[in-house]
Amino acid sequence: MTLVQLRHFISLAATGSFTRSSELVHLTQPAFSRSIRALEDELGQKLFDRVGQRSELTPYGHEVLQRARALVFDAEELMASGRETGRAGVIRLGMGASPAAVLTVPLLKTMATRHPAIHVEIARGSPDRLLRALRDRALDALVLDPRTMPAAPDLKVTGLVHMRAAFMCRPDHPLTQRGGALPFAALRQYVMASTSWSEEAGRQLIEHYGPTAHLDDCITLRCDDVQSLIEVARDSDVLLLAVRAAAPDLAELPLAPALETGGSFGIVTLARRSEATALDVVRRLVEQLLHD
Amino acid sequence: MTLVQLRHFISLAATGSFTRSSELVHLTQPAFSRSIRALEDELGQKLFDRVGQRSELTPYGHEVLQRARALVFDAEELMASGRETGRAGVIRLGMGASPAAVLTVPLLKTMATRHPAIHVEIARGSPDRLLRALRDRALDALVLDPRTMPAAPDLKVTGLVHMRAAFMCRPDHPLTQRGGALPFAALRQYVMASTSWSEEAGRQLIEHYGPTAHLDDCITLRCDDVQSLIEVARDSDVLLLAVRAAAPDLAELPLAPALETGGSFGIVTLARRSEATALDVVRRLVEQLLHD
DNA sequence: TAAAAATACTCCATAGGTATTTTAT
DNA sequence: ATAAAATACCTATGGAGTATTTTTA
Repeated sequence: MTLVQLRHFISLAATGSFTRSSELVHLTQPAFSRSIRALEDELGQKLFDRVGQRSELTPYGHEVLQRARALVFDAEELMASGRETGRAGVIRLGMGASPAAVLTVPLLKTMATRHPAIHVEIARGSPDRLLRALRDRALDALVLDPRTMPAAPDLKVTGLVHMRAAFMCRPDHPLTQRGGALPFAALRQYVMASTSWSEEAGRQLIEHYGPTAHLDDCITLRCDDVQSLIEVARDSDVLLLAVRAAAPDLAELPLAPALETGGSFGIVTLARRSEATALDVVRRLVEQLLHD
Repeated sequence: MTLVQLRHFISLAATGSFTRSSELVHLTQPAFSRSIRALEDELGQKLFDRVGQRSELTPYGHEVLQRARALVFDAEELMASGRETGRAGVIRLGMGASPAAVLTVPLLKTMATRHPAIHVEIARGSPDRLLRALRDRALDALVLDPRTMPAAPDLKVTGLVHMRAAFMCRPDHPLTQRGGALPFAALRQYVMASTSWSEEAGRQLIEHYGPTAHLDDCITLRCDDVQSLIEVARDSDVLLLAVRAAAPDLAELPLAPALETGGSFGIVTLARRSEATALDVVRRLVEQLLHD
């Protein structure tokens, strides 16, 4: 049984004429006849009653017609799936804490409106957990700071975007009352919170503000979920070190010298593995959203 | 795209090895390789990442796998449908009034328990309405008295069974008080009810009981639904002329001379048309039920 | 270097075409 | 008598085999 035979069968059921259908499927009448015959032989049942001029479905043929229609329809849908690639399918994204804070909501919104045919799944977690999921093919791509994970030859990073970080606090925080830039020491009087931060960024901090700025010492509250930290900062005197765009509601603390570190976010996929077809769309979207 | 290619694809997705799968589907490795390649070419997307030893599904390949599995499963179910013919499918039966009264309930019960895979639809109606439905292919077969319909060359009658008819009344009817056989005139004092009766049966009545036994004159209540007539007879003095087995609760009136007419029921199908595959089962069942 | 997959080629089975017969109206 | 489907026979394309090369772990 072949899909071609089923298409012939469906056509004959529609026209009731071997000759007419043979033309419709661009075959000679004998070839068409044999195609139908072959299907009937394989099924072991007559599909049509050859009653002179017209050929009519047998009751069994009627049953087969239902299934054949469904089968051919599904097959054609499958063949079409190759062409409409990127505008449909599933994309399973893993997100680091900072990108998740900035991206999750606008990404989901945009995908829902502009690409409703693409199913999006977003998983959060620590870089190593996400990485394991990526290698197990449980995720198609990650959005995170590549510096927070060990470099590996089986990974590929694309669409790198830099985002400025800042120390932030609630708008009516005591530190905001002082005019002008603050020394780093002024900040150290308060409890500091942050997500995991790359070693490279940590080194920059020490270069700028001296050994007392070592992250492990400064950061009292460490949590992978930026949203939670933001809430804490909003309701207390806690200072938050994070990507500026992640918490637009908080006030930014001006430092002297200015903080020059930041988050570097990219899309991480497995090298030498094909990309999820919908990933192009997501990549463009991520670059656009992170630039804004 | 062919079903064979999809089967190859499914196998490769399972084993991850061209060589191993080529053996499983009884093909040489190059032939198998080409089959996969052809599918990838037609879909316009890679399905596997050839990563050295192992071949792994691309994200797109993963999507295709779901659909391919469903497709091949459906196709195999369709191919199997030819073999399990008679034990599955749909049978749409039309029934005359008398056969319906005797058959409907036991037929449905037996089909439900012994052939749960066969969908049964039963339609009642007058012979000419059923006949029209049969010719329109809205029904697969009729069970009725062939004498109630005009003989036609496009019809075929099989499984003819004769069922004795009788005049019946409620058990405590005045007529049952008299001992012994009754003359036909005794019956004529009461209102008589019946379904449509064949002309042949009517002639027999006149032969036995004289011109006063003409059906059109005797039968005051005529209705296609025997069940309704039985209820009427049960609650009144009305006499019912019907197949004896249709109303076992009613008392039979002994006549002198004895009533020798009856119903002759057969399965009517279109000649030169294939039968519904499940009709064999139904035919055997009908013969058995009508004999009991 | 050893395995697995891809290429290159050859061949044949089968789907399709042409000519004709059979069947049914 | 005519139109339609089946049959007989022939052809050719595409799928399958063998031998070999390329790739990668």
